[in-house]
Parts: sequence; structure tokens; C-alpha cells
Amino acid sequence: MAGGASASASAITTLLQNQRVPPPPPSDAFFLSGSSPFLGSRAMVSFEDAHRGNRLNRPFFRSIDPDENGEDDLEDYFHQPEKKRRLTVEQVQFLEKSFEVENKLEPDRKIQLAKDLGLQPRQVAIWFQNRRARWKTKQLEKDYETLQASFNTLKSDYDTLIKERNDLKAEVLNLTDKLLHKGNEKESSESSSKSSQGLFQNPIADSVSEDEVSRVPIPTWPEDICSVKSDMFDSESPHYTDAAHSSLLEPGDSSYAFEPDHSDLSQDEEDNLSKSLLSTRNYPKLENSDYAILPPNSCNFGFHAEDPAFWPWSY
DNA sequence: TTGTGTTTTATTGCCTCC
DNA sequence: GGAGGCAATAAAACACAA
Repeated sequence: MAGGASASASAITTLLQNQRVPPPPPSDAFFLSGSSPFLGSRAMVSFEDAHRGNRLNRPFFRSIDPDENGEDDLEDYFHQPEKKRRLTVEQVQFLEKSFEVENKLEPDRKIQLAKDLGLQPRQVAIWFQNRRARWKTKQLEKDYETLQASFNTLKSDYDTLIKERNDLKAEVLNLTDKLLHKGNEKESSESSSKSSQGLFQNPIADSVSEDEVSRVPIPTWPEDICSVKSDMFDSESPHYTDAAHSSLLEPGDSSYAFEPDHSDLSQDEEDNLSKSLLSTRNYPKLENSDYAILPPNSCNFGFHAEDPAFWPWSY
């Protein structure tokens, strides 16, 4: 952008005026850089102070006036080995400013900058090339940090949600267990009272009145949750014996106490019973609407045993 | 002083555009 | 086909700890 070069022209002028101009390069520079009176140094800027640690005091530009040449410097220059030389601080600062204005270099601007800085256009082009590369690298680092921060925020939110979900699942399981337990107890008390013909009172029935049982709220589940397949309690399901189920109805669990003692049955009867048990094993009868939390085709509290996320220990 | 890692300058090769 | 840009790389210059 030509405007960039002109925009900073005054700054350049100031810098130029503040430079202590060293003896100019030999006339060789003219051969190397065409009509430019600036040192070309075979693609290298060779006006660097030979002494280390003195970069800030190094001259910015070569003298434009060949008449100011010093013979000693000429000799030194010619005997300098071909080395890669760094640009002076002032040159770099100027290039930086120019880069801030526009990071692409049009031919006119390149020529102008080269002229102003006493560099070869090629050097200016190379500097811009490398500067663009550095800028790109920094930009990538910034983008990465931004993405990283975004990721961390999302992950934190996700972890919080997962924890909340697991807590809710645990609560649901706990409540379900309690309800199943109560169902079993009621069934037990009913059968006991029938068999005993009122000879004795069921302690459970004593502790939980019929009214109380009937007042147990029937959970209702949102449609979307209820649409989740109900294989958790499906006797046909291969998950029948899985951990979720066994955690609810383990051996020793009160539900086992209701398995009928069929030792007196015939083999056919046993077979039939076994088949029927396959579909009802360990489950209390749920005809009672009080406990109809697992109606046919209903949901299983949104749990899907095949979902790895269902199992808390899968994390 | 020296070894080592980083930064800067420059080259090379490939690609795209006009 | 030449000019210019970019990625990869080399190599000099530089910084710094031991």
C-alpha cells in the first residue's frame, strides 16, 4: 500500500535526521543495487556495527552522498566476509510500522521502503514474507488459546450436567427400589391375610394403612423420557440379568421371598411355571394401579441399559 | 568460554494468478 | 512464462545458563 509508506514518511524523515550516518559503502553497492545509492551488500545489509551489543547505536542508513565516503571504511567493507546481517533496530521498527499499516507489499511500496531504509527491495520483500509467517504463527497460537478456553468452559459445563444426571438417576433408582419394596410388602400382606383368614394381622399392613398405600403417588414421566425403550425390566431382554437389574433385585432381596415353593409340582407344571416365571421372575405384580409405574410399553425412567452413560462406573 | 536453544535473515521449491 | 506468495528449511546472529 503506497499510502502506508507515505503515511509514515514523516517518521522516517525524523529517524533519518536522527541517524548518525556512517561512511557510505563502496561504489560496489551501485552495481549491486542498480541506481540505488544505498548499500546493497550482495543481498545483505552490511552497515551493522561490528561490535556486539551495540545494535541500538548502529547507523540506520548508509550515506546517500558518495562524497562522504571514507577510504578506511571502504577497505573494511570490501574485506568483510559474506555474512548474514541483521537489520538495525530502527529499520525493524520502521518495517514494523509499515507492516501494521498493511502486511502486503505492493511493488511501489517495496521500492519506496527499500529506498528509505537503504535496503534492497528483495530484502524488504523477504522481511515482509517472514513477518507474515510470524504473524500467522502468533495468530494460530491465539486461535488455539481461544479454542482451548472455549473447550474448557464447555467441558466444565458438561461435567456438571453429567454429575447432575447421575445424581438424578441414583435418586430415581432409590425411589424405584422403595416403591418395588412397598409393592412386595403389600402383596405379601394380602396373601398372608388371605391365607390366615384374618387369624393374624400382617405387621406391614399394620404399619402402612391401605389408605396410605393408595396415596403413594404414581410417577408420571414425560413423553420423551417414556419413549425410551423399556428393556431394562423386559424379561425378554438380554439385560435381564445385568447389573442394573441385579442391583434392584439381588438374591436375598425381599422379592426372592415370594418365589413359590413348587417342589410338589409335576414336571409339566414346573416347566409351565418356569416359563411364566421368566416373564415375571422377581417382579411384584403390578396390576395394582398404586404401583403401576412400569406399565407395559412404558418407560424405564429414561434408562437404557445399552447406553454406556447409564452406568455410573463407566466414567 | 562454551554449549544450547531461540530468533532472524535468506534460500529453495512449489503453487497460483494474470 | 514471469511475478509474487507461502511452507519448509538452512544458517548466521543472538541470548543465556553453567
